[in-house]
Amino acid sequence: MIPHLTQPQKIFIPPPILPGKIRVRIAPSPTGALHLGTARSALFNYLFAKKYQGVFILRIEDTDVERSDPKFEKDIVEGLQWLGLGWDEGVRIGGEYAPYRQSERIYIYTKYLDRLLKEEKAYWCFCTPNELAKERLKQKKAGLAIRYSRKCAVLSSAEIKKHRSEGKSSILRLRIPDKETTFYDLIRGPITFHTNLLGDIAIAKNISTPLYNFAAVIDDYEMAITHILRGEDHIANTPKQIAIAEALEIQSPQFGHFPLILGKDRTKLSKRHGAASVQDLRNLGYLPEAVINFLALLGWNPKDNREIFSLDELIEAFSLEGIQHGGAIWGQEKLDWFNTQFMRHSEKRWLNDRKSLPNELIEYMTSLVKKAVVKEDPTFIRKRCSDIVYLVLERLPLSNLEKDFMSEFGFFFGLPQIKSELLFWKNMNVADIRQALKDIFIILEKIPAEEWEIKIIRKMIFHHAEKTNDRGRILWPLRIALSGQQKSPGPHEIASILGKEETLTRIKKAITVLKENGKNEKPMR
RNA sequence: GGUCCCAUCGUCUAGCCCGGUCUAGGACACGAGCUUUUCAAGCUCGGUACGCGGGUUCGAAUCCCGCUGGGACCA
Repeated sequence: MIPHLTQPQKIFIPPPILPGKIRVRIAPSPTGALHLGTARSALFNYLFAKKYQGVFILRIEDTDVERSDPKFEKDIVEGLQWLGLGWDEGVRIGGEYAPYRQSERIYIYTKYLDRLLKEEKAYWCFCTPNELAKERLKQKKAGLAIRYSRKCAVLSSAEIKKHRSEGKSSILRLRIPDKETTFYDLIRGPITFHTNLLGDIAIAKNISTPLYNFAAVIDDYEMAITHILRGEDHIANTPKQIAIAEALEIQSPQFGHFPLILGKDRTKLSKRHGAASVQDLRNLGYLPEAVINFLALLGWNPKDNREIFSLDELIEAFSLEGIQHGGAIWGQEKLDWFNTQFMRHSEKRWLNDRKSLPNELIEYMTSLVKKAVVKEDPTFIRKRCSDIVYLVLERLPLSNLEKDFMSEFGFFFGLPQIKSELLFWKNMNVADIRQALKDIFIILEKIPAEEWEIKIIRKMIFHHAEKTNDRGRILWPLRIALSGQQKSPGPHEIASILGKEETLTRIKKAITVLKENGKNEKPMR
């Protein structure tokens, strides 16, 4: 074996993660609603922080005055709160390293810029955008990397003085030494690049206006960030940030880049793909738990076959190794599935304590109605009617309910008009129906009011109905008696919501109607 | 154009580091059937994937090389 031909070490062993020492952040720009990519970024950072008892920070990068808007900051803040991803330090709550809004930190950057200038690691560049553009074009044609020519790097102090006195516009550039550097990506392993491809990057517009990469490095340093976990669209920024840190002689945090969320066309998910913000999903009626669960499994997996996770379970199971390398397409079907899973949970939770219907559930139901109306698809509501059953009617703002909803579920609100002929099941006659209703009346009457809950009602009804060969003989007349409609939630579901008294009243009423109309042998269906 | 990243069912993914147990597993979606009090749900069954080409090897989804494809960034 020839020693110097040994393969380079391929396996990268990441430095140990020290519990309690971790500080991570997300740093969104308030230039739009909370994007799903940002939300997932927040999730992963949150999980990582919680897993290792670290600190999760929310910093707002609002230096782009033109496009930043406080209303978007509000949206980001509210979106994260809605998702349940609370931050330990940051905007709105402050912390040891405040302020957390970049626009309020401007005074901090100047001293670093000054230092770089004094140490001659940075220099003023007076090239006009026009000159730069020409330069770029030339490089492009020649098939070269696009980078600055370093024309101004050699300017004498006299020349600089002259340019400045003439009021020539300028920017600040960093001298980047030529070398090969490797950084160890926590998710992908070693990534190597050549700094000479970067050119002397621009770091500030002037002594008090840093550019993105510079401000980010300073902020992360000042805030003692230990790990930067972000989307892979930032991989290309990493060498620049490392170069800046090296010039400043400060230590870079560890980096990890996870894949992007893609649209159907496999490009970065954006507004033109439809719902791309957390707010959109919220408006569409998704539960935050479902969104979290879906986001988590998009690009990460627990290495086993589990699918349903609570936030706490996610923290428990999370690890950087489970993060995918390739981008993942945003497919809403699975989100829908998660949503129904969590709907059930909510229902169950609620069933145990009827008084505490989760607000999200009400929101969900209301939005469902709205959505159905928008889609002009009344059957949409019907499809979800067993979910809707669980509404606590008095808590629903009636004024918000759409007409379609009322026609489908109006019977909850008042005694339904019962058409006698609807009561008939197959070839049953008046006497049969009457008997069936009387029987079920007696059964239900026996349930004590305090035990009037869906599980018990269901059990009683079905137990009785099973005695006949055809459950429909009992269930069908009961359905009609309670709802007056052929298409409705299950009788036990309706009964549980109506309450004992109302349920019995309706059965009695149906018997009356049956008498009056007395039509015989009217088969249905 | 340059640089970097990525590549298993339609989609999200397991497996790859430590080659055989992979006729490639799970989930969503889809199809069929069952059950059924409508819708929904449930249950059962089913189809569909290792991008291509070389190599290494008795043996490759798994290791190596090349190609192709996709993406991100740079303006």
